[in-house]
Amino acid sequence: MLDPKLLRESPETVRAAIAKKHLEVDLAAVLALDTAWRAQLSEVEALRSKQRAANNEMAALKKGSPEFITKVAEMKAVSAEAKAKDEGLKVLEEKWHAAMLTLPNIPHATVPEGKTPEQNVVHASKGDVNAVSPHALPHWEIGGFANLFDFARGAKVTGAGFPFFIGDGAKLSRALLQFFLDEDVKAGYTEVSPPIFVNAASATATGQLPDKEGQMYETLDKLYAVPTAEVPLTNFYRDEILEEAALPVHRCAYTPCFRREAGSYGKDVRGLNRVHQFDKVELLKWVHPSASYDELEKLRADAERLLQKLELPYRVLLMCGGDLGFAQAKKYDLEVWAAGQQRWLEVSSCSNFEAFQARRAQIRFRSKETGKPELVHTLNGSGLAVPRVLAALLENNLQADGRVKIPAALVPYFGKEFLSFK
RNA sequence: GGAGGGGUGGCAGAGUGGUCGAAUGCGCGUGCUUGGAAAGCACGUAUAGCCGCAAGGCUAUCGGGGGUUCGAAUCCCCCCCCCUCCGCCA
Repeated sequence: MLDPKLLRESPETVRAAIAKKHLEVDLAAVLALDTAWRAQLSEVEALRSKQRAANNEMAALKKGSPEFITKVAEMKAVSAEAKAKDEGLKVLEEKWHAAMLTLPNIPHATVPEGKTPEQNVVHASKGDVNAVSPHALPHWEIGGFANLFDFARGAKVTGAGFPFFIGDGAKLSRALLQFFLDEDVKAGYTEVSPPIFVNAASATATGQLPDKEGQMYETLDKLYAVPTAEVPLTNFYRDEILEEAALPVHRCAYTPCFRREAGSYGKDVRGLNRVHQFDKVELLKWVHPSASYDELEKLRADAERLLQKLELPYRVLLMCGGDLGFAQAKKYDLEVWAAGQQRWLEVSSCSNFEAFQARRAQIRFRSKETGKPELVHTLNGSGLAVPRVLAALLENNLQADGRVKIPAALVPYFGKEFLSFK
Protein backbone atom coordinates (compact mmCIF):
# COMPACT_ATOMS: atom_id res chain seq x y z
CA MET A 1 0.00 0.00 0.00
CA LEU A 2 1.06 3.53 -0.72
CA ASP A 3 1.58 6.14 1.99
CA PRO A 4 -1.73 8.02 2.27
CA LYS A 5 0.24 11.15 3.10
CA LEU A 6 2.05 10.96 -0.20
CA LEU A 7 -1.27 10.87 -2.00
CA ARG A 8 -2.51 13.93 -0.13
CA GLU A 9 0.64 15.98 -0.31
CA SER A 10 1.83 15.05 -3.76
CA PRO A 11 -0.88 13.50 -5.93
CA GLU A 12 1.12 14.38 -9.04
CA THR A 13 3.85 11.95 -7.91
CA VAL A 14 1.25 9.21 -7.73
CA ARG A 15 -0.22 10.22 -11.06
CA ALA A 16 3.22 10.06 -12.69
CA ALA A 17 3.81 6.61 -11.20
CA ILE A 18 0.53 5.32 -12.58
CA ALA A 19 1.47 6.69 -15.99
CA LYS A 20 4.94 5.15 -15.90
CA LYS A 21 3.44 1.78 -15.06
CA HIS A 22 0.82 2.23 -17.78
CA LEU A 23 -2.04 1.55 -15.42
CA GLU A 24 -5.56 2.92 -15.38
CA VAL A 25 -6.55 4.31 -12.00
CA ASP A 26 -9.19 6.90 -11.20
CA LEU A 27 -7.04 9.03 -8.93
CA ALA A 28 -9.68 11.75 -8.51
CA ALA A 29 -12.08 9.19 -7.10
CA VAL A 30 -9.49 7.97 -4.60
CA LEU A 31 -8.78 11.55 -3.50
CA ALA A 32 -12.49 12.27 -3.12
CA LEU A 33 -12.90 9.18 -0.93
CA ASP A 34 -9.95 10.24 1.16
CA THR A 35 -11.52 13.64 1.81
CA ALA A 36 -14.92 12.17 2.57
CA TRP A 37 -13.48 9.61 4.93
CA ARG A 38 -11.55 12.20 6.91
CA ALA A 39 -14.59 14.46 7.22
CA GLN A 40 -16.72 11.60 8.52
CA LEU A 41 -13.96 10.58 10.91
CA SER A 42 -13.90 14.04 12.48
CA GLU A 43 -17.65 13.95 13.02
CA VAL A 44 -17.59 10.57 14.69
CA GLU A 45 -14.68 11.55 16.89
CA ALA A 46 -16.43 14.70 18.02
CA LEU A 47 -19.45 12.65 19.10
CA ARG A 48 -17.25 10.17 20.91
CA SER A 49 -15.59 13.00 22.73
CA LYS A 50 -19.01 14.23 23.86
CA GLN A 51 -19.93 10.76 25.10
CA ARG A 52 -16.73 10.51 27.00
CA ALA A 53 -17.19 13.85 28.72
CA ALA A 54 -20.75 12.91 29.69
CA ASN A 55 -19.56 9.59 30.97
CA ASN A 56 -17.20 11.30 33.40
CA GLU A 57 -19.92 13.65 34.55
CA MET A 58 -22.36 10.81 35.12
CA ALA A 59 -19.86 8.87 37.15
CA ALA A 60 -19.96 11.64 39.72
CA LEU A 61 -23.75 11.83 39.80
CA LYS A 62 -25.97 9.76 42.00
CA LYS A 63 -27.55 6.98 40.05
CA GLY A 64 -31.28 7.48 39.57
CA SER A 65 -31.16 11.16 40.51
CA PRO A 66 -33.18 13.51 38.30
CA GLU A 67 -29.98 14.94 36.79
CA PHE A 68 -28.77 11.47 36.00
CA ILE A 69 -32.01 10.47 34.32
CA THR A 70 -32.01 13.64 32.24
CA LYS A 71 -28.45 12.97 31.19
CA VAL A 72 -29.23 9.40 30.16
CA ALA A 73 -32.05 10.60 27.97
CA GLU A 74 -29.81 13.23 26.44
CA MET A 75 -26.99 10.82 25.78
CA LYS A 76 -29.29 8.24 24.26
CA ALA A 77 -29.75 10.57 21.33
CA VAL A 78 -26.03 11.23 21.04
CA SER A 79 -25.33 7.51 21.23
CA ALA A 80 -27.80 6.79 18.43
CA GLU A 81 -26.28 9.48 16.26
CA ALA A 82 -22.75 8.23 16.92
CA LYS A 83 -23.77 4.71 16.06
CA ALA A 84 -25.34 5.76 12.78
CA LYS A 85 -22.39 7.90 11.75
CA ASP A 86 -19.96 5.20 12.77
CA GLU A 87 -21.64 2.78 10.43
CA GLY A 88 -21.27 5.27 7.63
CA LEU A 89 -17.65 5.72 8.59
CA LYS A 90 -16.99 2.00 8.39
CA VAL A 91 -18.44 1.84 4.91
CA LEU A 92 -16.36 4.82 3.82
CA GLU A 93 -13.24 3.42 5.38
CA GLU A 94 -13.65 0.12 3.58
CA LYS A 95 -14.10 1.91 0.27
CA TRP A 96 -11.15 4.17 1.02
CA HIS A 97 -8.92 1.24 1.87
CA ALA A 98 -9.96 -0.65 -1.24
CA ALA A 99 -9.25 2.45 -3.30
CA MET A 100 -5.84 2.89 -1.70
CA LEU A 101 -5.01 -0.67 -2.68
CA THR A 102 -5.51 0.22 -6.33
CA LEU A 103 -2.57 2.63 -6.19
CA PRO A 104 0.70 1.07 -7.37
CA ASN A 105 4.11 1.55 -5.84
CA ILE A 106 6.19 4.42 -7.21
CA PRO A 107 8.81 3.20 -9.72
CA HIS A 108 12.38 4.18 -8.90
CA ALA A 109 13.95 6.95 -11.01
CA THR A 110 16.29 4.43 -12.65
CA VAL A 111 13.40 2.35 -14.01
CA PRO A 112 13.31 2.79 -17.79
CA GLU A 113 10.23 4.08 -19.57
CA GLY A 114 8.32 1.52 -21.56
CA LYS A 115 5.05 -0.34 -21.84
CA THR A 116 5.77 -3.83 -23.14
CA PRO A 117 8.24 -6.60 -22.24
CA GLU A 118 10.16 -5.77 -25.43
CA GLN A 119 11.07 -2.45 -23.86
CA ASN A 120 12.83 -4.01 -20.91
CA VAL A 121 16.50 -3.14 -20.90
CA VAL A 122 19.12 -5.86 -21.15
CA HIS A 123 21.22 -4.89 -18.19
CA ALA A 124 23.84 -7.61 -18.50
CA SER A 125 24.55 -10.80 -20.38
CA LYS A 126 26.84 -13.66 -19.36
CA GLY A 127 27.88 -16.74 -21.28
CA ASP A 128 27.77 -17.47 -24.99
CA VAL A 129 24.43 -18.68 -26.26
CA ASN A 130 26.17 -20.18 -29.30
CA ALA A 131 28.72 -22.10 -27.28
CA VAL A 132 26.26 -24.64 -25.94
CA SER A 133 25.63 -28.16 -27.18
CA PRO A 134 25.13 -28.65 -30.90
CA HIS A 135 22.79 -31.48 -29.93
CA ALA A 136 20.38 -29.23 -28.05
CA LEU A 137 16.71 -30.20 -28.22
CA PRO A 138 13.62 -28.88 -26.46
CA HIS A 139 13.82 -30.89 -23.27
CA TRP A 140 10.50 -32.65 -23.83
CA GLU A 141 11.79 -34.03 -27.11
CA ILE A 142 14.87 -35.62 -25.62
CA GLY A 143 14.76 -39.39 -25.97
CA GLY A 144 13.63 -40.99 -22.72
CA PHE A 145 12.40 -37.69 -21.24
CA ALA A 146 9.17 -39.31 -20.06
CA ASN A 147 11.17 -41.88 -18.11
CA LEU A 148 12.43 -39.19 -15.75
CA PHE A 149 9.63 -36.63 -15.99
CA ASP A 150 6.30 -38.40 -16.15
CA PHE A 151 3.63 -35.86 -17.03
CA ALA A 152 1.08 -38.43 -18.16
CA ARG A 153 0.96 -40.26 -14.85
CA GLY A 154 1.08 -36.95 -13.00
CA ALA A 155 -2.01 -35.93 -14.91
CA LYS A 156 -3.71 -39.20 -13.99
CA VAL A 157 -2.85 -38.98 -10.34
CA THR A 158 -3.40 -35.25 -9.83
CA GLY A 159 -3.94 -33.23 -12.98
CA ALA A 160 -2.10 -31.54 -15.83
CA GLY A 161 1.02 -29.73 -14.72
CA PHE A 162 1.84 -32.01 -11.79
CA PRO A 163 4.64 -34.21 -13.13
CA PHE A 164 6.41 -37.04 -11.34
CA PHE A 165 10.20 -36.65 -11.16
CA ILE A 166 11.84 -40.08 -11.31
CA GLY A 167 15.33 -41.48 -10.88
CA ASP A 168 17.97 -39.08 -12.19
CA GLY A 169 15.21 -36.51 -12.77
CA ALA A 170 14.29 -36.49 -9.10
CA LYS A 171 17.92 -36.58 -8.10
CA LEU A 172 18.95 -33.67 -10.31
CA SER A 173 16.07 -31.61 -8.97
CA ARG A 174 17.15 -32.37 -5.41
CA ALA A 175 20.80 -31.69 -6.26
CA LEU A 176 19.90 -28.25 -7.60
CA LEU A 177 17.90 -27.43 -4.50
CA GLN A 178 20.67 -28.49 -2.20
CA PHE A 179 23.22 -26.57 -4.26
CA PHE A 180 21.09 -23.40 -4.22
CA LEU A 181 20.51 -23.56 -0.49
CA ASP A 182 24.16 -24.18 0.31
CA GLU A 183 25.29 -21.33 -1.90
CA ASP A 184 22.70 -18.97 -0.50
CA VAL A 185 23.71 -19.80 3.06
CA LYS A 186 27.33 -19.15 2.08
CA ALA A 187 26.22 -15.76 0.78
CA GLY A 188 24.91 -14.89 4.23
CA TYR A 189 21.26 -15.91 4.09
CA THR A 190 19.84 -17.84 7.03
CA GLU A 191 17.97 -20.91 5.93
CA VAL A 192 14.33 -21.16 6.94
CA SER A 193 11.87 -23.95 6.37
CA PRO A 194 8.46 -22.27 6.52
CA PRO A 195 4.89 -23.59 6.53
CA ILE A 196 3.66 -24.16 2.99
CA PHE A 197 0.11 -23.17 3.79
CA VAL A 198 -0.78 -19.69 4.94
CA ASN A 199 -3.93 -18.09 6.31
CA ALA A 200 -5.92 -15.32 4.68
CA ALA A 201 -4.27 -12.59 6.74
CA SER A 202 -0.84 -13.57 5.46
CA ALA A 203 -1.98 -13.86 1.85
CA THR A 204 -3.53 -10.41 2.20
CA ALA A 205 -0.41 -8.83 3.64
CA THR A 206 1.70 -9.86 0.66
CA GLY A 207 -0.97 -8.89 -1.83
CA GLN A 208 -2.26 -12.26 -3.06
CA LEU A 209 -5.62 -11.38 -1.54
CA PRO A 210 -7.96 -9.91 -2.44
CA ASP A 211 -8.30 -10.19 -6.23
CA LYS A 212 -5.69 -12.82 -6.91
CA GLU A 213 -7.23 -15.72 -5.01
CA GLY A 214 -7.70 -17.49 -8.33
CA GLN A 215 -3.95 -17.97 -8.55
CA MET A 216 -3.77 -19.97 -5.35
CA TYR A 217 -5.00 -23.39 -4.29
CA GLU A 218 -7.28 -23.11 -1.31
CA THR A 219 -8.10 -25.74 1.29
CA LEU A 220 -11.33 -26.51 3.14
CA ASP A 221 -9.87 -24.78 6.17
CA LYS A 222 -9.37 -21.56 4.20
CA LEU A 223 -5.63 -22.03 4.09
CA TYR A 224 -3.76 -21.27 0.91
CA ALA A 225 -0.98 -23.34 -0.63
CA VAL A 226 1.93 -20.93 -1.01
CA PRO A 227 2.59 -19.66 -4.55
CA THR A 228 6.12 -18.76 -3.36
CA ALA A 229 8.09 -18.86 -0.12
CA GLU A 230 7.95 -15.08 -0.24
CA VAL A 231 4.51 -15.26 1.39
CA PRO A 232 5.29 -17.13 4.61
CA LEU A 233 8.76 -15.60 4.79
CA THR A 234 7.60 -12.00 4.51
CA ASN A 235 4.82 -12.63 7.01
CA PHE A 236 7.32 -13.91 9.57
CA TYR A 237 7.70 -10.36 10.89
CA ARG A 238 4.17 -9.20 10.16
CA ASP A 239 2.87 -6.71 12.75
CA GLU A 240 6.23 -6.57 14.47
CA ILE A 241 8.72 -3.87 15.36
CA LEU A 242 12.36 -4.93 14.99
CA GLU A 243 15.37 -3.35 16.60
CA GLU A 244 17.32 -1.26 14.12
CA ALA A 245 20.48 -3.15 15.08
CA ALA A 246 18.84 -6.38 13.87
CA LEU A 247 18.77 -5.07 10.29
CA PRO A 248 19.48 -6.19 7.70
CA VAL A 249 17.89 -9.63 7.97
CA HIS A 250 18.76 -11.97 5.10
CA ARG A 251 16.91 -15.24 4.75
CA CYS A 252 16.45 -18.00 2.23
CA ALA A 253 13.85 -20.72 2.10
CA TYR A 254 13.02 -23.69 -0.04
CA THR A 255 9.36 -24.54 -0.56
CA PRO A 256 7.36 -26.22 -3.23
CA CYS A 257 5.33 -23.49 -4.95
CA PHE A 258 1.76 -23.95 -6.10
CA ARG A 259 0.21 -21.93 -8.88
CA ARG A 260 -3.13 -22.49 -10.55
CA GLU A 261 -2.37 -20.15 -13.44
CA ALA A 262 -5.54 -21.06 -15.29
CA GLY A 263 -5.71 -20.21 -18.96
CA SER A 264 -2.08 -20.72 -19.89
CA TYR A 265 -1.41 -22.78 -22.98
CA GLY A 266 0.96 -23.35 -25.90
CA LYS A 267 4.73 -23.47 -25.95
CA ASP A 268 4.97 -21.44 -22.78
CA VAL A 269 3.66 -24.34 -20.81
CA ARG A 270 5.33 -27.23 -22.60
CA GLY A 271 7.37 -29.58 -20.47
CA LEU A 272 8.91 -28.03 -17.40
CA ASN A 273 8.45 -24.44 -18.55
CA ARG A 274 5.38 -23.90 -16.46
CA VAL A 275 3.89 -26.35 -14.00
CA HIS A 276 1.38 -26.08 -11.17
CA GLN A 277 3.82 -27.32 -8.55
CA PHE A 278 7.52 -26.56 -8.59
CA ASP A 279 10.46 -26.24 -6.24
CA LYS A 280 12.08 -22.91 -5.61
CA VAL A 281 14.49 -21.29 -3.20
CA GLU A 282 13.52 -17.76 -2.35
CA LEU A 283 15.79 -15.04 -1.01
CA LEU A 284 14.32 -12.40 1.23
CA LYS A 285 15.70 -9.26 2.83
CA TRP A 286 14.39 -6.85 5.42
CA VAL A 287 16.59 -3.78 5.35
CA HIS A 288 16.98 -0.18 6.47
CA PRO A 289 15.40 2.15 3.88
CA SER A 290 18.73 3.85 3.23
CA ALA A 291 20.30 0.55 2.16
CA SER A 292 17.64 -1.01 -0.03
CA TYR A 293 19.07 -0.17 -3.44
CA ASP A 294 22.54 -1.43 -2.52
CA GLU A 295 20.85 -4.53 -1.21
CA LEU A 296 18.97 -4.99 -4.46
CA GLU A 297 22.22 -5.04 -6.45
CA LYS A 298 23.69 -7.58 -4.03
CA LEU A 299 20.58 -9.70 -4.22
CA ARG A 300 20.77 -9.76 -8.00
CA ALA A 301 24.47 -10.63 -7.86
CA ASP A 302 23.73 -13.49 -5.43
CA ALA A 303 21.16 -14.95 -7.81
CA GLU A 304 23.45 -14.45 -10.82
CA ARG A 305 26.31 -16.27 -9.15
CA LEU A 306 24.24 -19.45 -9.08
CA LEU A 307 23.82 -19.40 -12.84
CA GLN A 308 27.49 -18.62 -13.32
CA LYS A 309 28.51 -21.61 -11.23
CA LEU A 310 26.18 -23.79 -13.26
CA GLU A 311 27.83 -22.42 -16.42
CA LEU A 312 24.49 -21.46 -17.91
CA PRO A 313 24.25 -18.51 -20.31
CA TYR A 314 21.85 -15.91 -18.99
CA ARG A 315 20.86 -12.30 -19.24
CA VAL A 316 19.63 -9.75 -16.75
CA LEU A 317 16.68 -7.57 -17.68
CA LEU A 318 15.92 -4.30 -16.01
CA MET A 319 12.15 -4.13 -16.19
CA CYS A 320 10.56 -1.08 -17.73
CA GLY A 321 7.70 0.77 -16.04
CA GLY A 322 5.00 -1.07 -17.93
CA ASP A 323 6.39 -4.52 -17.18
CA LEU A 324 7.20 -3.76 -13.56
CA GLY A 325 4.84 -5.37 -11.11
CA PHE A 326 2.24 -3.39 -9.22
CA ALA A 327 4.09 -3.52 -5.91
CA GLN A 328 7.68 -3.24 -7.10
CA ALA A 329 9.74 -0.07 -7.20
CA LYS A 330 12.48 -1.70 -9.25
CA LYS A 331 12.95 -5.19 -10.61
CA TYR A 332 15.53 -7.29 -12.42
CA ASP A 333 14.62 -10.54 -14.13
CA LEU A 334 17.20 -13.24 -14.66
CA GLU A 335 16.60 -15.32 -17.77
CA VAL A 336 18.50 -18.45 -18.61
CA TRP A 337 19.12 -19.52 -22.19
CA ALA A 338 17.41 -22.76 -23.16
CA ALA A 339 19.26 -23.79 -26.32
CA GLY A 340 16.80 -26.49 -27.39
CA GLN A 341 13.84 -24.15 -27.38
CA GLN A 342 16.00 -21.25 -28.53
CA ARG A 343 14.44 -19.02 -25.93
CA TRP A 344 15.04 -17.32 -22.60
CA LEU A 345 13.38 -18.71 -19.50
CA GLU A 346 12.80 -16.55 -16.44
CA VAL A 347 14.38 -18.19 -13.40
CA SER A 348 14.56 -15.31 -10.95
CA SER A 349 12.93 -12.01 -10.34
CA CYS A 350 14.74 -9.68 -7.94
CA SER A 351 12.69 -6.80 -6.61
CA ASN A 352 12.83 -3.92 -4.23
CA PHE A 353 9.41 -3.22 -2.75
CA GLU A 354 10.68 -0.34 -0.65
CA ALA A 355 8.04 0.20 2.08
CA PHE A 356 5.09 -0.87 -0.06
CA GLN A 357 4.86 -4.42 1.27
CA ALA A 358 6.03 -3.44 4.73
CA ARG A 359 3.21 -0.93 5.08
CA ARG A 360 0.62 -3.50 4.18
CA ALA A 361 2.20 -6.10 6.45
CA GLN A 362 3.13 -3.58 9.16
CA ILE A 363 6.78 -4.57 9.44
CA ARG A 364 8.75 -1.85 11.16
CA PHE A 365 11.95 -1.15 13.01
CA ARG A 366 12.62 1.24 15.86
CA SER A 367 14.83 4.02 14.61
CA LYS A 368 17.83 4.59 16.83
CA GLU A 369 17.82 8.23 15.87
CA THR A 370 14.21 9.11 16.60
CA GLY A 371 13.16 6.22 18.82
CA LYS A 372 10.08 5.92 16.60
CA PRO A 373 9.02 2.92 14.53
CA GLU A 374 9.61 3.22 10.79
CA LEU A 375 8.71 0.87 7.97
CA VAL A 376 11.47 -1.43 6.76
CA HIS A 377 12.16 -1.98 3.10
CA THR A 378 11.64 -5.50 1.80
CA LEU A 379 13.28 -7.19 -1.15
CA ASN A 380 13.02 -10.62 -2.58
CA GLY A 381 14.27 -12.73 -5.42
CA SER A 382 14.44 -16.35 -6.43
CA GLY A 383 17.66 -18.13 -5.81
CA LEU A 384 16.48 -20.01 -7.93
CA ALA A 385 13.45 -21.74 -9.46
CA VAL A 386 14.36 -25.38 -10.07
CA PRO A 387 12.41 -26.76 -13.07
CA ARG A 388 13.44 -24.10 -15.56
CA VAL A 389 17.08 -24.25 -14.55
CA LEU A 390 16.77 -27.99 -14.89
CA ALA A 391 15.21 -27.63 -18.34
CA ALA A 392 18.03 -25.36 -19.49
CA LEU A 393 20.62 -27.80 -18.15
CA LEU A 394 19.00 -30.69 -20.00
CA GLU A 395 18.89 -28.79 -23.26
CA ASN A 396 22.21 -26.99 -23.19
CA ASN A 397 24.27 -29.89 -21.91
CA LEU A 398 22.78 -32.66 -24.04
CA GLN A 399 25.48 -34.88 -25.52
CA ALA A 400 25.50 -36.79 -28.79
CA ASP A 401 24.86 -40.03 -26.90
CA GLY A 402 21.69 -38.67 -25.29
CA ARG A 403 23.18 -38.15 -21.85
CA VAL A 404 23.39 -34.79 -20.10
CA LYS A 405 26.65 -33.42 -18.77
CA ILE A 406 26.40 -32.19 -15.20
CA PRO A 407 28.26 -28.92 -14.49
CA ALA A 408 31.30 -29.32 -12.23
CA ALA A 409 29.77 -27.33 -9.37
CA LEU A 410 26.81 -29.70 -9.28
CA VAL A 411 28.68 -33.00 -9.53
CA PRO A 412 29.27 -33.26 -5.76
CA TYR A 413 25.51 -32.91 -5.27
CA PHE A 414 24.42 -35.14 -8.12
CA GLY A 415 27.11 -37.76 -7.51
CA LYS A 416 27.74 -38.44 -11.19
CA GLU A 417 29.10 -36.53 -14.15
CA PHE A 418 26.29 -37.46 -16.48
CA LEU A 419 22.54 -37.81 -16.23
CA SER A 420 21.00 -40.70 -18.10
CA PHE A 421 17.48 -40.88 -19.48
CA LYS A 422 17.42 -44.68 -19.38
C1' G B 1 -11.47 -34.62 18.32
C1' G B 2 -13.14 -34.39 24.03
C1' A B 3 -12.73 -31.92 29.11
C1' G B 4 -10.79 -27.98 31.92
C1' G B 5 -7.80 -23.36 32.59
C1' G B 6 -5.98 -18.99 30.40
C1' G B 7 -4.93 -14.50 26.74
C1' U B 8 -4.36 -6.99 30.07
C1' G B 9 1.38 -2.09 28.40
C1' G B 10 8.80 -4.19 26.99
C1' C B 11 8.06 -8.18 31.05
C1' A B 12 5.42 -9.78 35.54
C1' G B 13 0.70 -8.81 37.36
C1' A B 14 -3.98 -6.10 39.62
C1' G B 15 -8.52 -4.65 37.88
C1' U B 16 -15.74 -8.08 37.25
C1' G B 17 -20.19 -1.89 34.49
C1' G B 18 -18.67 4.64 35.15
C1' U B 19 -13.70 9.62 36.74
C1' C B 20 -9.35 3.05 33.52
C1' G B 21 -4.77 3.98 28.56
C1' A B 22 -5.39 1.06 32.80
C1' A B 23 -2.75 0.15 40.11
C1' U B 24 1.78 -2.03 41.66
C1' G B 25 6.53 -4.24 40.75
C1' C B 26 10.56 -5.11 37.31
C1' G B 27 13.03 -3.23 33.18
C1' C B 28 14.47 1.16 30.44
C1' G B 29 15.60 6.72 30.06
C1' U B 30 16.77 11.61 32.28
C1' G B 31 18.01 14.23 36.61
C1' C B 32 19.35 14.64 41.94
C1' U B 33 22.62 12.30 45.40
C1' U B 34 28.11 10.16 45.32
C1' G B 35 35.16 10.68 44.73
C1' G B 36 32.78 6.87 41.53
C1' A B 37 29.09 3.17 41.66
C1' A B 38 25.08 0.63 44.11
C1' A B 39 21.03 1.88 46.97
C1' G B 40 17.66 5.86 47.51
C1' C B 41 14.71 9.95 45.60
C1' A B 42 12.11 12.72 41.50
C1' C B 43 10.23 12.78 36.76
C1' G B 44 9.44 10.18 32.36
C1' U B 45 8.69 5.58 29.56
C1' A B 46 2.92 2.05 23.97
C1' U B 47 0.94 2.16 18.99
C1' A B 48 -1.97 4.26 15.31
C1' G B 49 -5.36 7.72 12.95
C1' C B 50 -7.35 12.63 12.30
C1' C B 51 -7.00 18.12 13.05
C1' G B 52 -3.03 21.95 13.52
C1' C B 53 2.55 26.07 10.68
C1' A B 54 3.59 24.70 15.57
C1' A B 55 2.73 24.13 20.61
C1' G B 56 -0.77 20.95 21.18
C1' G B 57 -5.70 18.79 20.82
C1' C B 58 -9.17 14.87 19.78
C1' U B 59 -10.12 9.64 18.89
C1' A B 60 -9.13 4.45 18.88
C1' U B 61 -6.67 0.13 20.87
C1' C B 62 -6.89 -4.68 27.42
C1' G B 63 -6.26 -11.82 21.60
C1' G B 64 -9.96 -10.74 16.98
C1' G B 65 -15.06 -9.75 15.51
C1' G B 66 -20.15 -8.82 16.81
C1' G B 67 -23.94 -7.60 20.64
C1' U B 68 -26.27 -5.41 25.31
C1' U B 69 -25.88 -0.34 27.66
C1' C B 70 -26.29 6.61 28.31
C1' G B 71 -21.39 4.19 29.39
C1' A B 72 -17.63 -2.22 28.47
C1' A B 73 -10.81 -4.44 29.98
C1' U B 74 -15.23 -5.82 33.06
C1' C B 75 -21.74 -8.68 30.88
C1' C B 76 -23.50 -11.93 26.36
C1' C B 77 -22.40 -14.55 21.48
C1' C B 78 -18.91 -16.32 17.63
C1' C B 79 -13.83 -17.08 16.20
C1' C B 80 -8.39 -17.46 16.99
C1' C B 81 -4.20 -18.64 20.00
C1' C B 82 -1.63 -20.75 24.43
C1' C B 83 -1.41 -24.30 28.72
C1' U B 84 -2.96 -29.09 31.36
C1' C B 85 -5.26 -33.88 30.94
C1' C B 86 -7.66 -37.68 27.65
C1' G B 87 -8.17 -39.80 22.71
C1' C B 88 -5.81 -40.45 17.89
C1' C B 89 -1.32 -40.44 15.24
C1' A B 90 3.90 -40.01 11.57
